[in-house]
Amino acid sequence: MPPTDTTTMEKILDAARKLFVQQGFAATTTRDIAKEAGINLALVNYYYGSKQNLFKTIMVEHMKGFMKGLSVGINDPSRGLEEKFAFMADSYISMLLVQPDVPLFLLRSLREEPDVLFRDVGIGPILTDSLLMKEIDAALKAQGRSLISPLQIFINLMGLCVFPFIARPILQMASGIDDDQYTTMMNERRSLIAKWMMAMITTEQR
Amino acid sequence: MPPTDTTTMEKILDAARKLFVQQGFAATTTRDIAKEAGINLALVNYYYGSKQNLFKTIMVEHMKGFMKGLSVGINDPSRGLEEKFAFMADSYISMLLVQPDVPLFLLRSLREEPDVLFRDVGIGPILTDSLLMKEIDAALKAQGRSLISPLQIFINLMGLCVFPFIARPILQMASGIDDDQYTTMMNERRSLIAKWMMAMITTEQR
DNA sequence: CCACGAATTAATCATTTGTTTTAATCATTT
DNA sequence: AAATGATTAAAACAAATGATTAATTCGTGG
Repeated sequence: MPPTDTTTMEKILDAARKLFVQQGFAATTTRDIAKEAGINLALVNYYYGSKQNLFKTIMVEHMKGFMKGLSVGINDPSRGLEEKFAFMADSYISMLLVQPDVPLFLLRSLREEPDVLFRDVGIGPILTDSLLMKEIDAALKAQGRSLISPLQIFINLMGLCVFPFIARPILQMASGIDDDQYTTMMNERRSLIAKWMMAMITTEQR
Repeated sequence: MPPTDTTTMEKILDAARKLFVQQGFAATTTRDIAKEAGINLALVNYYYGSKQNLFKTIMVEHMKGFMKGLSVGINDPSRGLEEKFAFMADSYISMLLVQPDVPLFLLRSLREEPDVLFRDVGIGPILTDSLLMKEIDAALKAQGRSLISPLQIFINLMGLCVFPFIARPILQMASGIDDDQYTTMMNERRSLIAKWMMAMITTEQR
């Protein structure tokens, strides 16, 4: 890794990303960012105008990354339904093992500034017309379960992937397992989730 | 509802609960709390010592409520496995429809102050020896799936209940459905989740 | 009615924090 | 080398914030 090659703007961005994701907007001061970046305080606003604007930059960056990854997964024509589930679960878990705080950061930020999505990220109802939703719909209909919205199934997929990382502190305490065991469990989920998803879809409705 | 019958301490507590849960610790000022409670600024610290202590009070309160509800659900001997799933899902969804911000508040707070759980809330590995975990374990073994930890299944239950509320902003935007439709979906999940859980447990392992 | 303690208020303090300013330094070009 | 513009540093400012103080009001028992 190049320690000195990074420009000042990048150093600020890296520090801000780390702190904002970890602590949120209000709990992070511009002085924290400057110190973490190892640069002078004035440079934060010199390059990014304001703390608010710097935060928005980080937020949009992460949001776009998420949306991009999502749109790839849900529209991949080379995979069938179960394979899509497996691929998406594996991808998300890989990402979450490295950046476990990002989902909480995004969800928290969206409550504070929901408008950012519309203005700065190109986000519409990309889910509605996706290949994945069509395939889920078809699979449900094949089981005579057309009363269930495909969106319910998609929510389950995301929940099974993301929730264990968001709720890790509580879950780990309530179960009493250590960090290594928890990581092992998360890795097991890579392949389990797709099977669970198929089971939910194909089980009989009583 | 009695508007004036509430004591000053309760007024402060109510205001603090609302604001802390909504915005978090750092984003909430003591002046916000005083204004929301309709009382003088000095009274906040007069009754609760410090902002930090007031926050801890709210946090412990919510955490205890959660743990209490959980321990009831997972140890109910009058219900079988699927009935437990159904009851717990129904309970959580009822609570989440009224207080959708509580989970995010708890999860966020636990990252900031994980010690509070140990010191102020009686929390141990209550899950490990619970009736629910034993029943999940038995059901898995009956399917010859003893490789899967029962904790995985429990995580799924919580995720299916809580995640759609935590991630509501993103999910609603990505799908383009309105508030009423979303609430309708959440109500449908009351009964769906238990069936999904059973499907995940009883499906064949390939 | 008075006295005493609790409750409430307005004012103030000491820090913190976002932001700006002004001057100094560095790098590159002429 | 001089000049020019970009970059960095130190200091300062105004507003916000957690906390405290001192005075005032309120309620209740004697």
